[in-house]
Amino acid sequence: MQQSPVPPEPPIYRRIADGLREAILSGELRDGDRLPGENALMTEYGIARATARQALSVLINEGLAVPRRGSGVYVRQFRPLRRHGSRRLSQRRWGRGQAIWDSDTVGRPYTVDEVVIDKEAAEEAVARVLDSTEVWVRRRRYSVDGRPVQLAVSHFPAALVEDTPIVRPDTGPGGVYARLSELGHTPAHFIEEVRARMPHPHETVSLDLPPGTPVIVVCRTAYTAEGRGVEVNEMVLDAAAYVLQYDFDS
Amino acid sequence: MQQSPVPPEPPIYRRIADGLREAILSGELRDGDRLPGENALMTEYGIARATARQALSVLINEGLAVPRRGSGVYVRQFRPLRRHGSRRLSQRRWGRGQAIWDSDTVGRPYTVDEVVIDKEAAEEAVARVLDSTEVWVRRRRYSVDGRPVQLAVSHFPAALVEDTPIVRPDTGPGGVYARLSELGHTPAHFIEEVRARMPHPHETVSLDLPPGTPVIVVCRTAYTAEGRGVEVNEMVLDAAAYVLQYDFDS
DNA sequence: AAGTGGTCTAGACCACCTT
DNA sequence: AGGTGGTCTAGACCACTTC
Repeated sequence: MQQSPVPPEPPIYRRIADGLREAILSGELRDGDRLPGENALMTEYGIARATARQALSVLINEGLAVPRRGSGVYVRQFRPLRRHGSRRLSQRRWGRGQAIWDSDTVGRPYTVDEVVIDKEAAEEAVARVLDSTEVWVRRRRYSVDGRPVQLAVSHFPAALVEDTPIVRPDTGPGGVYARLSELGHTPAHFIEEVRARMPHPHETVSLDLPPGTPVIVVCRTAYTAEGRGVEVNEMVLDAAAYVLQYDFDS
Repeated sequence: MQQSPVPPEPPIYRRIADGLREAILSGELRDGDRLPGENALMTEYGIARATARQALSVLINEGLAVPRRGSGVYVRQFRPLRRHGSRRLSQRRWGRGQAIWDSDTVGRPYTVDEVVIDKEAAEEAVARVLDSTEVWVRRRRYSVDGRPVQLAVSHFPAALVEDTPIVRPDTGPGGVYARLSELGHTPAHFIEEVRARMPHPHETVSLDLPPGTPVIVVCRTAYTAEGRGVEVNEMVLDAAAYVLQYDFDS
């Protein structure tokens, strides 16, 4: 027999979290607003400290709130940058205001640091695509408004870029794609693979991610018109800092 | 004066979590393997139960482990489906094996359920793009191998689709795009906006997401050749179930 | 100095799964 | 029946922020 489903009461910490989430999503609590703290929840609901913490940890792990030591727990905002994938493809603008989601202006100035360049043995998948067991690797970090937003690791076939500006910190005007062009290997086709996951510890540190923030991982492979793979670039983005946009025709 | 940075010992629960994560990422612990449970950690490290739980909760919130009541905590696997964005654009295949990341075969059979169709007032951004304050909305859920992987909500300008198969559960062969074509509004241009975040509670339930799993949100807008917006489709994907792929030329 | 979140202990009762 | 994770209490000490 199917038992008449008696809806079990959610545990206290969950009901509290639900209430606070509702307040956040409905806009009752806004951007930098302060949530009731542990002590407030303890007295208001007559619960132990650990239970109040558990309720707040739900919202923190959902990325809706950020704890600040010695101060309180605050509502987190979402105001992303816009990253264009296949933009050049469609210079025309379709429709009126085609973007659905809010985002900050494109083309904000960014800075690059933590540049590290190495010659390494290629991972299997990279070796396959670049048709080279040895690769030069460029690692760097991008920041906008002093806030780190992206880690990037580019791989090039070693034989292709040896003794070129591509293996030096400053790649010159136009960047690595301009240099590849001068070498007779103009990137013509791109594949971007996109996934999302929770960050690894070094990413949490390097991107200064609060708990509950996923990362978007974009793996971009560049091919010449002849179909030769010339770059594999893996980017790790703060998911709270980005909206990706891809434009294409049917 | 800058104090010589004495690296503070991480708390116990963090060191334990780090060790387990290392074992998982290095492959020492594999797909469905069982992690040491709360009792095991308590005796091994001589800690209280809450501390052992805290260590495990780190991995669970990172999406690396899944708890099973009455059984144990297990390593979680990542074996995604591949979703193609601008595939048709480039029928040609560049290079040898162009995919970097592992993924299951494309074109796996899927099922659709929880279909709900409604006429609603459009949200502001949707109304702007579709140039209509009233919209017909198709909600549904996609599953692969009986596992829910995607929620989708499509919006159409009300006047455009009134009394057509688009507002009925079965849209017929070719789906809504074929029907739009027959109405003289063939989708020709697409914009996809992609972001990632932690799931809302109803998404957690509907997609049966374990803790620590982000969702990928894809908002796809379809335009006719004349630049008229004819569909806004917001998809919420289990991030552990998908890799998105976009192909394009420079 | 007072308040806040961060870590940790030592218990308790419960629901669930495995054996 | 015994082990597992899920929830909760009632304390404790600490580091940090704000006043």
